[in-house]
Amino acid sequence: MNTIKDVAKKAGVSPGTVSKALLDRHDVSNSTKRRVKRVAEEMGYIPNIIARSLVTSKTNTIGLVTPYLGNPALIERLRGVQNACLSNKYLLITCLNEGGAEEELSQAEALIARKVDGIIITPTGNSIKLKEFISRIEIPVVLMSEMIEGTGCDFVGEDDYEGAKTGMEHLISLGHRNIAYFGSFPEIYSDGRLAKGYRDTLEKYGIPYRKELVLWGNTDRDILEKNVERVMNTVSAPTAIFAWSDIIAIDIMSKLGKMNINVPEDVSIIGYDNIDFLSLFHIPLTTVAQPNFLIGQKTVELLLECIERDGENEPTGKLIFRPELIVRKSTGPAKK
Amino acid sequence: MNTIKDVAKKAGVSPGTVSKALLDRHDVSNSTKRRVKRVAEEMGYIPNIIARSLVTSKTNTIGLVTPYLGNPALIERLRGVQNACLSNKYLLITCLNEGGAEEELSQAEALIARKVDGIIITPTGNSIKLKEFISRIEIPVVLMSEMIEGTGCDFVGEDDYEGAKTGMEHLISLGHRNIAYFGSFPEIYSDGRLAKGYRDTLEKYGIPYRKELVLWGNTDRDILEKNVERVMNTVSAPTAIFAWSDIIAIDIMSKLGKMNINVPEDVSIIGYDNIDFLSLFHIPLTTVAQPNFLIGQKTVELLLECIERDGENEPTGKLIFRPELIVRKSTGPAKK
DNA sequence: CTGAAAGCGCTAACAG
DNA sequence: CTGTTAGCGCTTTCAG
Repeated sequence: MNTIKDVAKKAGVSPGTVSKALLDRHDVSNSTKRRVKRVAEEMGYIPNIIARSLVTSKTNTIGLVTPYLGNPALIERLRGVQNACLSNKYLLITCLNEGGAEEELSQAEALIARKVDGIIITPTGNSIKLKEFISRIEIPVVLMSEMIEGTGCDFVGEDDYEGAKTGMEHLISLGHRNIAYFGSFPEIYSDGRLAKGYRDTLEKYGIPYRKELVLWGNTDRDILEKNVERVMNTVSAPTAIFAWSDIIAIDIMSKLGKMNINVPEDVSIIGYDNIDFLSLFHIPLTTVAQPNFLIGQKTVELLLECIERDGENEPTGKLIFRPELIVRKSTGPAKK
Repeated sequence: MNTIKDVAKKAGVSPGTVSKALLDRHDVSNSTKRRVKRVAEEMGYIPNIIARSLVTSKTNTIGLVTPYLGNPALIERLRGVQNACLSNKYLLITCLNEGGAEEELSQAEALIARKVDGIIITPTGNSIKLKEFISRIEIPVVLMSEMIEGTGCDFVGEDDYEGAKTGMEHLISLGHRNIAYFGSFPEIYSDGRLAKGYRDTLEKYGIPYRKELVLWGNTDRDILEKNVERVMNTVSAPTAIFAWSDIIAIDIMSKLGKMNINVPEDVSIIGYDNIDFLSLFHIPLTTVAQPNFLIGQKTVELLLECIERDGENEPTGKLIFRPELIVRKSTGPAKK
């Protein structure tokens, strides 16, 4: 592999000059700049950024710790992140994980060891250890879409509490009173917020909260199917279901289909995420949309701001987007 | 940020000893090892891998250059890659791109500048510049799923020609003779191979190839809709459609639905990828499946082998998986 | 404008 | 077993 020395030798100048020439410093004559650049190009020289960053203590790299992308909404977010990195000339190191504090912690640590300039984390786990670790990280950190309270980190995401309210009010306005909630895990921040919004909205409209209508673990299809069976066989079965994600919503619809229960005639379903091609389903899904791409972009922008001002003053920033209801065909008036 | 010197001072030993202790070298007494590790832990010391790799010329990092994940099949592959990296203690740097040789080249370059130990590329572009660049890369490179001929790189992927044949023979066995092909871009390797398989299989069964039945650009929904309209209005309209991806297939189905054309009674449709939840569609999609997760894993394993043997002997490896036909409800006998 | 020298944080080789 | 030294490839003073 060519180093700066090799280029220097071929160009007949010192390594220091090569460095300056390649970085377009103004204290190098144009003629040497041109010569050095030509030689470097010819040799296929690629500067060793690792070595550079050891002296500049800047890697122009940011890290992302995010759960696996089973959910297309996460991909849109990732796209937004990648897009903003690209236009700001930062390299992105994406660490996918299966969720959980332990893996998240070890990935964040690996990133710090590689001296990324900043980190974006979408935490799905919430151990004390992770929380303390995040609080202590010396480089800028922004949490995206999922939150851990009390870390003092910046945050960019959507208002899930509001999202739940929007969706619930849609159902209630259609006359539904028996509404079930299908979540993943209550420990996941957004899921907790959604569930809270679900409950509070019921209360607001004087509808009693029935805990047997709140079901968890629905990212596993087997569990989901059992949950559907169970809930549809309770004394007063729900006439509407609110799902934590479009994927769960679609799974529920499929299961109801097998049970010969019609959507939306018998049961209304509302999802969360607005996954593009679910609008192509035979019963297009009513859902609550977030500006995922934008969230990804804005997260990076906020992070880069923090990096640029280098921890000088640190006014914690929060950027919270408002979800939007998208009514399609999977919700309708409550069955009498 | 703590350095090895700080730890050394606190532990009352030399930096060299700290390094050895933390790396668990056997020429350090157990007592100092314990002490050093305790002190490091207390200080929250995280070794600077950047600095380490400068001397070891090993980063324990591999890079991935892959197009955006609009297609869930790519995500499965990415999961496989990430999974294998994790179990081999390598960090993965994922570079997503919008496709095209230029971006791919610049991302590969960024990775090399960061001294990754090896690179996985799924090239969708194919400029001479990219090809030459890839050929010259001095670190191990494995191409995944998409190929550029003549680079001498290792390859792990699926046999798309065979995949096309399998799908086509299914349609032909159902009596179809007018079969259309809906692709993305012929420059994309897999798409070209699929189209070739489509054509050759027609020939094999003595069915004339009609170029007006081959349509491109279908990753754009508008173009796709126009293509569907056009092809369904030709003199002898197709009774079956082979799509380059499940996403395209589902878009076609949706469009046909709007045109009041029934699947599979009027037109059979077969996709490619086996995206999990399309099996939940009201007309479950017949498709051709690839072992995506496995492809991701195997790609990493092959790459790590190359890295381990450090370019000693380089028998080019190719690992090609056989696609599998999955018959569901979107294909049926040809309409008379 | 150019070159020489120091040093980023770490490991490896070699003394002791 | 431990410490000292050199050096990975680069940038950045600081002389010239």
